[in-house]
Amino acid sequence: MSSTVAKALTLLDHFSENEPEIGLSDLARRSGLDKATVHRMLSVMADAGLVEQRHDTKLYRLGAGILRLARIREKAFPFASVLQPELDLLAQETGETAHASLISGRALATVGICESSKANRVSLVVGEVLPFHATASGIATLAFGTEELSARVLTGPLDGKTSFTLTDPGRLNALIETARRTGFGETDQTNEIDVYGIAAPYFDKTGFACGAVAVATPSHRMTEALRDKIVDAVLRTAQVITSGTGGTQPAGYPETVRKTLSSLPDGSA
Amino acid sequence: MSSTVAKALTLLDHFSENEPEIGLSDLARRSGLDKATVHRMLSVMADAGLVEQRHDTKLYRLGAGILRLARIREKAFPFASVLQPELDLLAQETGETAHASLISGRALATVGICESSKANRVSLVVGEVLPFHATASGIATLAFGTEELSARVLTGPLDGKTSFTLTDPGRLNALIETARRTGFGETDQTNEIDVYGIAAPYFDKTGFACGAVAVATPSHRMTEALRDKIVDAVLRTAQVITSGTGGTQPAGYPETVRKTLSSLPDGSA
DNA sequence: AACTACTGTTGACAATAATGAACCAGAGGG
DNA sequence: CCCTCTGGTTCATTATTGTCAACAGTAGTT
Repeated sequence: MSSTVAKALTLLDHFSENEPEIGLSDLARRSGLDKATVHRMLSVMADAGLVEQRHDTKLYRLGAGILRLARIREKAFPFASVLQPELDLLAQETGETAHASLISGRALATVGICESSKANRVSLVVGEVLPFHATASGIATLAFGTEELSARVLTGPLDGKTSFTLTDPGRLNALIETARRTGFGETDQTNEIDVYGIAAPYFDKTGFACGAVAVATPSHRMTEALRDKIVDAVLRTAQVITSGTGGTQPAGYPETVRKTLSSLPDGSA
Repeated sequence: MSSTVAKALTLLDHFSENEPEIGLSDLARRSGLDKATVHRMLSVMADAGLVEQRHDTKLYRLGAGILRLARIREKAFPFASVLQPELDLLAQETGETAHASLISGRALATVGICESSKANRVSLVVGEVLPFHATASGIATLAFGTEELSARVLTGPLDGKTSFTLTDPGRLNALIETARRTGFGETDQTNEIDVYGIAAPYFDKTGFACGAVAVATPSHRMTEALRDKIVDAVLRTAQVITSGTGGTQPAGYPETVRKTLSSLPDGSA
């Protein structure tokens, strides 16, 4: 059940902004694999350019081949580039940290960030992978993604990231249903303590969500007014991104949102 | 000698700017692997986010995980970002197409391009991999790279890309030696017909070349004067990139270059 | 200097995971 | 209706892989 390529590729996940270079033994320890195994894997990945080894410290880091592949993808399907300006705008408009992500395997990959200019802000590490079930972006994406995706997530393991994380498939599905009605995902401290997230999905050409744009604020700062402002801005940004990347909204999406939105402040139909 | 991960990763090389989406059977044919094998590999790579499958056409393409990894690398070791402005400047200054590459496994990965504004110009495909032995960038990199790198290239296969390609290790080594003296690499139509290349290496922290910046011009347009101008500009750009990316030039590099350069136009010592 | 505790690297054998031919189901085309 | 594509799946065979041990080099300590 554990293919060797899968094991090799999980090695890449141990590299992060905070830890861009890792030694062989260290990497073996974390991945739970044998030193020799990791060594062989890294060698062939270095050969392919996915990683590279500094010849002085012997440490490994992500390689130049990744940049090359990213350029190819970005040239063929521009996303990060068309996304960033909208993200900057969203952050400025709301005064809070904005970020965007895309479905990447069994999780969300953060592909764009613009941090708030406030001193007290939510700070995100570049390239972090976000679990579907514990983030507003994940909920928003699941709500409007393919049936197969949500099924896979709901049947998979639901790690408790904080004490607020929904680890029960039933309750998680209820939250997804809510998002499906309102048009956006909303979570409070389910992934990290004191972080409140509001996210709206954007769509690919087939009308399924391929990711979400979100605004993250310190939980204690969240008010009814700020929430409404963010929901509005996030939904608008998502729509811009959808059309900007050649996606199409599914039938009835904007209408549903509008209706639900207008009912939010006072609860009237 | 053929590890499964290596085979899996070579699948990624079939994606290009011109062909960003590939079907299963097609990919199996090109890679020479079995359909079932390719399918399994793509499945696990999709799971890791390296590739993704469109649910309508079933075609595969490079995934969002690549963008994520690229962001991590770029955040930790900014290269493409610091490189691009210099590249733009170089292209404008010389009036020809400029590009930059980094060592990526057994080849060079193109990580930056700025095309000439002239109608008749050298056009490059994004994300192309450049063979060391057939490009000016490769020669420049080999000349100032680690001994181990040039040894690996010289003992490896030397495919004839054009009729001008040096496929003999001895003659190739002579060309590298020349570059080691002059400080830059120079090739004429060794990789593509009617393309003349001049490249200068930039260095990492340890003083070894980690890539090269190059200017490519239509061969017939090359003159003595243009050549001198390009050599000068390329060398200067490379130095800027070296220092801009935290690299250090090896002892004696600039001096050697200066001396050789001044001897170029008229041949005096 | 010797000892320790690391590191990255290499080799050999047992065990596991990859392989590839055959097969299924569906979509077009003639 | 047949033929030929496509993506996807199954399963016995076999080769690749994981494991473990030993090796070499380095840094810190006694």
